[in-house]
Amino acid sequence: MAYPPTDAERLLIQQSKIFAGLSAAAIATVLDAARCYRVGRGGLYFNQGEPADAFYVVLHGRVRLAQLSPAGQQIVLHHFGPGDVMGAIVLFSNTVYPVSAAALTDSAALGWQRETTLALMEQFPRLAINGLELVSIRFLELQNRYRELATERVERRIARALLRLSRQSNGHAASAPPQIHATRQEIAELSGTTLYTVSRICRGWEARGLLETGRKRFVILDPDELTAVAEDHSPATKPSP
Amino acid sequence: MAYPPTDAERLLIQQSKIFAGLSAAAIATVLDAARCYRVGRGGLYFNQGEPADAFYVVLHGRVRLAQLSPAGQQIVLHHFGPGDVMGAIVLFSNTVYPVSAAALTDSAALGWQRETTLALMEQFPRLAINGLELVSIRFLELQNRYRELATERVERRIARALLRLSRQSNGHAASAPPQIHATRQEIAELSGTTLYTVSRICRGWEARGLLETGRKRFVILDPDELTAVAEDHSPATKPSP
DNA sequence: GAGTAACCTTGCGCTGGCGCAAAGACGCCG
DNA sequence: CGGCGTCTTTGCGCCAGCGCAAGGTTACTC
Repeated sequence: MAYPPTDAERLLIQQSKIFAGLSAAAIATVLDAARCYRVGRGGLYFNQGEPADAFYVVLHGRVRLAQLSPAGQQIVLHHFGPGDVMGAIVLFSNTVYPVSAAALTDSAALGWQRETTLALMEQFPRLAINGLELVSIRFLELQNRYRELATERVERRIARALLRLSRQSNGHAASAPPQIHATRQEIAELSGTTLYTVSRICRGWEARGLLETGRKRFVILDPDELTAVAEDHSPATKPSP
Repeated sequence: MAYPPTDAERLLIQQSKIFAGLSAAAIATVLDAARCYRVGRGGLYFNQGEPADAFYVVLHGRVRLAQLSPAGQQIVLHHFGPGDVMGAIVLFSNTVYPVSAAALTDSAALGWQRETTLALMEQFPRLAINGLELVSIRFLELQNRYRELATERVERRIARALLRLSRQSNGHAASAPPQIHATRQEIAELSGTTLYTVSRICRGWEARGLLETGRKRFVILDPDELTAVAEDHSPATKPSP
């Protein structure tokens, strides 16, 4: 499954934020140390509990980062797309992956081994600084989700999860209608609730014309109104339909 | 409030993890670029919403990192003690502090400005790598708390909050009885619940002899039993296969 | 030592959201 | 086309935890 990246793949990845500010020569050196991994839909880059020995930059496809609680409940922590760095955090702090990274679609990623990474960062400090920046951004995202979970009602969390997903799914390409391909269960895991509640609430929104739902499908018809649900901090709730 | 660190302060801080693996000369250079800040009980190192321009390493005292939700609810994200790095995350990702750092006791910390920090990291890559490690550890902690909040019942979360605090308060010095100095409200903010629930549950534990409580005071009498409450994953909702 | 402010406890009613169960709806495959 | 597996909807019961309100305690100040 692992082999040196092709020239096309090297080209594709050079704009990743992790390489910002590095010279072309430096990037070439770093890329030379990488191997390319292809993982089909449903496959794993790494599994919770395995020793953490590498980090990856996604080339294409979507990858879901999830954690299994001791009691067996799954929570989804993040979705990765092209250019995103995954597995970097654990590389510097732990010996075992605390999460699993599963491909949602056929996908490919470049990977670096831990020792290689450390040596490269000593050689190109900029790489470490960029890494710090990326980890920090992820940290703040998580912090916000933590706050949401602690203080916001379910309805709002689901709205945010949908908006986040729609932003991710069509890679910043506007004009396309924001389609989301996910089950109720997946939305529930993303927003910290249950599939029943997701179903009920989305049904309500559908009745109000905010959303169109189907099997494994969500289409946001009125992004503004949904954003209002997600952001508005007034206590009013309307369970009339 | 800001002045160059004294020699005693410089000595005190050299063991901080952020300096691991750096030569004495390198540490001296880094320390030369720092300023020392003293903040009395209740004072702020930085306030949510202010532009983020510096990061700190705590010399002594305790500092609470908290966030105010748009609706005005406060959640406590972290407690810092001597040697801990604070404010580093936002320095690399944002322009505004998303949290406030308030001194719980009289305290002091060394601080570095953003530009200075970046330059030092370019000069001493090890500094960036250490930073990455520290941020990563914080990240995993937060991830765990997120999972707890999403999947665990209140009782368990309170137990964990108390255990965490007791571990922090007596800096790894054993033998001392694990005393915690905090209000019900603070415990509630740490575990994502309300002061009423904290009061009721701790009362229950007191009756069972696990805990001794008082005004702004918690003493863990039976750490093992409390850990059992925090860890035991058998009953309640999901029967594992 | 009396006043006061902050902190803690507890009764009570209420509801958001969970989760089972059962019945649809959709899509796929032979 | 019919059967099957997966996904979705919805009725219903239920309870953990919230939050007010009222009263009790502790510690600090003058």
